[in-house]
Amino acid sequence: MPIRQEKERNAARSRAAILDAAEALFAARGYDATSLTEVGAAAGVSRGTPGYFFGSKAELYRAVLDRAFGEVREAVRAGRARALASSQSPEVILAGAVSDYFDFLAARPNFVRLIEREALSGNGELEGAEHLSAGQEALAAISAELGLDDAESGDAAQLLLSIIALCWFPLIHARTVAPAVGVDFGTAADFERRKRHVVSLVLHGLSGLARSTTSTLAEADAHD
Amino acid sequence: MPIRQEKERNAARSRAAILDAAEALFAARGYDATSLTEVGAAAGVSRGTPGYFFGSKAELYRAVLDRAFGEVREAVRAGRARALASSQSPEVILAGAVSDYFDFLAARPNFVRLIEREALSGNGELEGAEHLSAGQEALAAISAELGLDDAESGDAAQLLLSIIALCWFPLIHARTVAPAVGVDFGTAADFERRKRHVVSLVLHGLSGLARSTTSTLAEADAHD
DNA sequence: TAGGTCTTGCTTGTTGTCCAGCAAGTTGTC
DNA sequence: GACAACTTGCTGGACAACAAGCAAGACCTA
Repeated sequence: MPIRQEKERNAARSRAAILDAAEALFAARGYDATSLTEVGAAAGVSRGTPGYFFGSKAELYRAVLDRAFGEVREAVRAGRARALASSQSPEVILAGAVSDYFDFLAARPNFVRLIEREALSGNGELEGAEHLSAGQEALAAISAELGLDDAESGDAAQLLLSIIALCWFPLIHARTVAPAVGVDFGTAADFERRKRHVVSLVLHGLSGLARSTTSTLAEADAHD
Repeated sequence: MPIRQEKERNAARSRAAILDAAEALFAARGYDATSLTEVGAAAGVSRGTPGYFFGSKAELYRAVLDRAFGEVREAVRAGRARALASSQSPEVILAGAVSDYFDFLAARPNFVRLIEREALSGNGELEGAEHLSAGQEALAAISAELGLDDAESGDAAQLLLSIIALCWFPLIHARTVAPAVGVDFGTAADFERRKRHVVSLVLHGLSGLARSTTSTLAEADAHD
């Protein structure tokens, strides 16, 4: 009877471990600052294994990005379905969606960091049309929910962009500009307060956007 | 009279050229991805000159950061002085300040990119107390302007953080998430529209923040 | 000519990629 | 069922490319 091996051969497990390690390292340190040696070490495999499975460092990076985007698209789709099935007022639905989006991102800081790095590097790695679908779906959902026609959907796009900006920011700058302007993000309660502020801002902006709608703002404001 | 040299020796000029080139390259590609060879080439000097003037790559980077922060602090100070000297209503002043801030950043995209990279890298390079002063000054200015006491100034900090987030976002994601949600940033007019949206959002948020104030929102909304 | 400015050659270290090889299975054959 | 042939998973050495830092020297100007 053979002694229990410390690590059994398992391609799927190794691939996933490498992908996990690479995602964490790329998000934390950036592409150039992480070596395949580090990725291998973090994944519990050797220096050469990432190359064996993914061909090259660039392809590994691409694989990390693809997986992350897949998860986000999935989440957006689920959130949209939930919103459409709901019978709440647009304000309440929007407040819930923003709140959920905020929480989703807070639980996956790697995703925001990866996109941020991509955006800064400016190589059109993200501009492949496939990656845009999550955003397009979200926009369509918001426009439909708010009952905006095509002419007004530009406003919905602006609002969506603002939502994204507001939700992303604390994840990146919790230790830089947030403390510089006197906002702490030490505890979960700090994030909760920030979330309430974002939801409130968006709802007030919404009321300014569609002035004709009867305001159920007070009700929606109490969400969360 | 000597024949005009193609390039005369001039330490101050070389230093500045290296600083400019390094700022652009660090902002565009990041610290690790830019070599001193590239910096030298972009500055019109040789490979070794950046090292001669700044000692090491790390010190050059620090110098770039210091210069950029100095400029921003200067601008915030000037904007604050202008606001304090004004006799407009708080809403109008805030709208003008947000608009000016938006324009200032749009004219210096390198600054936002550098901070963003710093924030992502997570090394506490920005946490030196000196760099925080611009944010603190801005917060004090806003709190004073809106007549908030200490208990409410937390709300002012939240609002300031939102302003920063909203103004920074288009500069970084004009080619990534903006097109993904259907917002173009091809022309100056696109930026103008975005700016109006941000100002409007902030003002509506302000009205929600201080409900007791008599609303001069319509007036302020017409700003710019 | 003295000293600051700037360049070039060199050293040392790191990184990505290629590749030969080996161990653990898997399949086929008798 | 046993043995050989073959595939797959994974390792670690070799190598070329390139980086930063240093030092020696060239060049310019005062």
